[in-house]
Amino acid sequence: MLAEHNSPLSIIKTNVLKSLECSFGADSKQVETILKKSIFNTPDELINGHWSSNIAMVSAGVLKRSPHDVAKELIKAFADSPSFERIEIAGPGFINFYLTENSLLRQIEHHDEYLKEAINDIESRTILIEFVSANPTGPLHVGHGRGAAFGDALKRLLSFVGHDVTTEYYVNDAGRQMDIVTASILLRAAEVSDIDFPHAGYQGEYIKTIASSIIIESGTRNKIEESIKNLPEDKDEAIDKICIELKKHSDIWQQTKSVGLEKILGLIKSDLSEFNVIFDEWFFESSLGSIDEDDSKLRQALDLSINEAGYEKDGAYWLRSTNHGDDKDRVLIRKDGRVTYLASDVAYHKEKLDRGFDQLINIWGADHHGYIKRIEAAIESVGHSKSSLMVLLVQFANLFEDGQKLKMSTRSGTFYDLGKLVELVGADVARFYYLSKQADQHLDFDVSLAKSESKENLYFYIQYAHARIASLEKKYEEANGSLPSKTDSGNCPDALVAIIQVLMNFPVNILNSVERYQPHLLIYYLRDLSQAIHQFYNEINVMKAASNDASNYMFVLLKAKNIIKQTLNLLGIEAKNKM
RNA sequence: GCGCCUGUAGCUCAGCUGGAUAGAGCACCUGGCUUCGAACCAGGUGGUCGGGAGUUCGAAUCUCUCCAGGCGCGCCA
Repeated sequence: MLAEHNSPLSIIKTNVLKSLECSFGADSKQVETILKKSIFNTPDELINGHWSSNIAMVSAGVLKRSPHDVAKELIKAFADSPSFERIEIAGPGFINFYLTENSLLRQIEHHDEYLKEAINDIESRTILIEFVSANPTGPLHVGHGRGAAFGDALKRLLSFVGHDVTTEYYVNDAGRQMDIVTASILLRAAEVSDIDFPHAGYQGEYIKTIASSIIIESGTRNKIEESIKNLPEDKDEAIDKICIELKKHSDIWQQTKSVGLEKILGLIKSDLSEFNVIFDEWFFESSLGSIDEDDSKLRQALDLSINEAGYEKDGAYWLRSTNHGDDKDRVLIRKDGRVTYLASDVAYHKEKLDRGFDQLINIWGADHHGYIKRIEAAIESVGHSKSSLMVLLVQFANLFEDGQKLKMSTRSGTFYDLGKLVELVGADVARFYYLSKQADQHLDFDVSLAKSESKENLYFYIQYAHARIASLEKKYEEANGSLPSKTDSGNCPDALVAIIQVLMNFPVNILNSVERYQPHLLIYYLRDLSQAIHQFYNEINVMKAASNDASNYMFVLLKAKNIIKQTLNLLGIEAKNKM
């Protein structure tokens, strides 16, 4: 009997397929149906085998045979295979494969190709992920952190499986908010008193800092002060009136606006950089141009959109978004001639798709979910398919400290900035907890837990597993001169098998995490892997084992260490060699 | 009222494209360090998977309904 060199999983799949065709005469369509529904996995309990499949139960339905009959026939194909210690039929028709110790170890040598095989089936696409995109009105707050961590992790995951991914930040530099920021800076530059400073203006200290770089002549200062006299009661109307007045001094207005934008984007970029998030592209809303310019992207997109799916009513121009399930139609151009936020988005999404991406992913706060229908309508109205857009929602994160929910209002300033959180717990820990729960569900972020070095801190549990192996690796190399590069025959105790089982689950977990856009699954994978490592470590002393065993143990542990590192990197987190 | 999300152990949560006895951590009880890192491990207590009905060989997972909570429903962004 010849030794087998392929990985056990590929042997299993090959034999089962051959048997389905030869013994049951399954045609290619039937085989395809069966394969689509059947699963080959590593069971949670070793008692159910090292590999297990439901394929007999799935085939039973397709072939009109009983699951047990199918299973019995299928396992005949393995009679000559030396890789298996035994194969059993269990429960309602599971086939459980038990590997020999040698083939168990051999799997780890095949680990990389197993992963490659899994990834190979994915069709590569060009993807644009747009996220954060916070208004450039101040530093990022903790709410933005979750979107940033999520978007960046998705980029890494999608790239890892072979997609061509670009990340982009959409800068709303053309709207009312930017005007208010500009006005706020100008008023601070003119040293308007706190009492007179408008309530709807931006209050933060950073506004004063930026204002200090703006030089204003005394004549201009008087004019600025004029702008805050005789204002309407309503604070929103008041700020709008101030903006209108200030815009009359177009030189200083434009200068202030451009300095303000540059400085605030600087703050945002620095927050992101501290958080290890780097965007490929920064897209400025202003680059879409104005509705008044015939050849602007905004104008062209709106002309097309309104022509295809719009109409005029009450002096305004509307998009017929109800055709795509929206509650009501939406205004694109107001009756006063100004465009709405949606209008910019029509042009922006057209622009993104015109750049040729196969898929757009937008990451939005969950409070924007009502916006999805109209943006889909918008995309269809400019000649693209709404299926090219995928909107992923991120729920708000509540911050807790010592069991108390932290208020996150701008005014209170107690705990608000992302930068402050990163400073407090570190970028890696912050990212870890942001990603620890499904993005579209509420997250309670416990700052004291993240800071603590206690055993309830999952972050440390995982890092500790990595650091322990790193430390062992050093000792092993010192004692033996080199690290093992392959496996040898030897013992394969249960504690080691447990690690191997989790490692063999890696490709499935990666694919699952990518297909569902859920990086958090990887955190729980890492927990399971770390647990197996800690258990092994407590049970078996590698340095005292017989040399062939020690070499095998080290080989498996190094693979585990590598997988932890690789997986943490996919989440944007660095693995530690020392705690 | 309509739409989206959520309800799993005392607490924080995994698991949800149907699969074997529902899993972790914390808390509580018991045990394990003179040698590879005890930020660790082993064992124990603890669950009608919000309630009910349906689909089928099989449901925490799919469907319906009810209950409870969160969010969203602007010519704001």
